[in-house]
Amino acid sequence: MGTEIETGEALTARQQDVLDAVLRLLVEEGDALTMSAVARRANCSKETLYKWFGDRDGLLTATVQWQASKVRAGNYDRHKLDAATLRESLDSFAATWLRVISSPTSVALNRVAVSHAASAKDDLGAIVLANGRFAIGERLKPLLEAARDAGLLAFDDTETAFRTFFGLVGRDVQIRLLLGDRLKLTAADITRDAAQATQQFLALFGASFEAHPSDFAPQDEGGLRQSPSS
Amino acid sequence: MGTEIETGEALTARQQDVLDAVLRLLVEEGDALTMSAVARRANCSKETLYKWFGDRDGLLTATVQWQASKVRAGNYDRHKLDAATLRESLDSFAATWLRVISSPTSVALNRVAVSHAASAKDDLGAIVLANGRFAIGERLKPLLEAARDAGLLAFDDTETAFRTFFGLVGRDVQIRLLLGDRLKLTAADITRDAAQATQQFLALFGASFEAHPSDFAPQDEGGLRQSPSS
DNA sequence: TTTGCGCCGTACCGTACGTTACGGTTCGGC
DNA sequence: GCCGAACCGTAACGTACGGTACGGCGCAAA
Repeated sequence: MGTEIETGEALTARQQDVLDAVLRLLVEEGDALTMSAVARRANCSKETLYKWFGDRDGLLTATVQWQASKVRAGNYDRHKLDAATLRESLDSFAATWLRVISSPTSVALNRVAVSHAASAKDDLGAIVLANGRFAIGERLKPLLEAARDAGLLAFDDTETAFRTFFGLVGRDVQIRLLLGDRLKLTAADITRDAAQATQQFLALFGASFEAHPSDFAPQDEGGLRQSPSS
Repeated sequence: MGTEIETGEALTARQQDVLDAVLRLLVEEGDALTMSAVARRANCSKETLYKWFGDRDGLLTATVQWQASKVRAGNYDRHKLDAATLRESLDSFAATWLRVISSPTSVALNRVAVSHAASAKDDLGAIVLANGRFAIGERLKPLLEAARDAGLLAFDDTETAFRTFFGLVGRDVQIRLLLGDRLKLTAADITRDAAQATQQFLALFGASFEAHPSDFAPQDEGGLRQSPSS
């Protein structure tokens, strides 16, 4: 208690340096991270760590939030929405997301959060979820709904549509990386996979829509709209 | 070294009881599991644990393998393959997989494996991957290829087609559960989601194919076949 | 009945690490 | 130059846990 960093309180540059050191250590050593190692790497004393962040959990929580605050990407809800910009936005979204989840930093942080989710002493898992899966959901949904309003997409439940997109983009990438599979996504892989996921999503939810006319056949009346949850 | 349980060596009933106790403790307490707690729960001595399993990692490895050996489900590569049986098989596959990944046991084991994947001292992650993601891939691929040979599906790369199916089925379920999200899949949810994933997969990869004629419009020449890589 | 083996329960050891305490140093304000 | 605050580096403490040693007990074989 008495942690100085609670919710978005400004971090000094020095504190940010410390958290960056934690991130680097986390990538290198995983959850085996010790307070001594942090102090050594960050050239600070353990006393300072405890004064600033309370305890080990506080340090990890601050680190997760610090990284989350760096990841915020732009929003995609523009007004002039046609088939091309929709595809482009989805594609960009997918590529950004793939880059995030395949980054060593994301893998390390997700591993720590998963580890801590077992014994629910802190809410690292909730923080990671809120800034990852749910954050992109909230940022993508306006785009999906705008596209539906514009007659470009057809679906009943936005959440369900988003989850499908999420699955098409992520597939097995995140679980494989978390479990230590040597899977390296090159920039070309990400570009290709993002385009493919977008393509597939449009094939499933696109409504009378031709973007690259030769790429896929339009699907009349997008018959895949599912009922929300009966 | 000297671990008695290496690769599928027969476990005595007593040893299986011990591993089941480990599983239960893992579900309850996560990776915070101690050897003393295992001994207490299993009514055995720590000395016995070390004699049988070598060390803590050996115990966890044996537990993961023991659970994996219990999960083996039937194969789905039948010969008489028509649209209805294909859909049925995919649907069954999807439902089985959803049941597995949403089970507390799977969540607990995956958490442990993810934790250990950070510091690669053992290969729990590899074992879980081999018995999870890759095992179902190898079991599903024959079905997919048989369906392609029968003209029911159209795709170039089996692996890519499978990964799409994997994504459509799992979506965000596994990562949310691993991160501690309170997400409960009822039997009805699983049935519905599996059917939806199958439906979507067939819409993407089905070739001139009508299963439920009113459910979705056939897609001529399945234009979504992607090139393997570049 | 005796012998020996395997296992239980428990006490014990060594270590690693979270946490605290403290002396020494830098630095801004006066 | 002096003071106090903040901070560094390190030593020290307490604890939790992996791993080991040992006494006792049940049991199968002789």
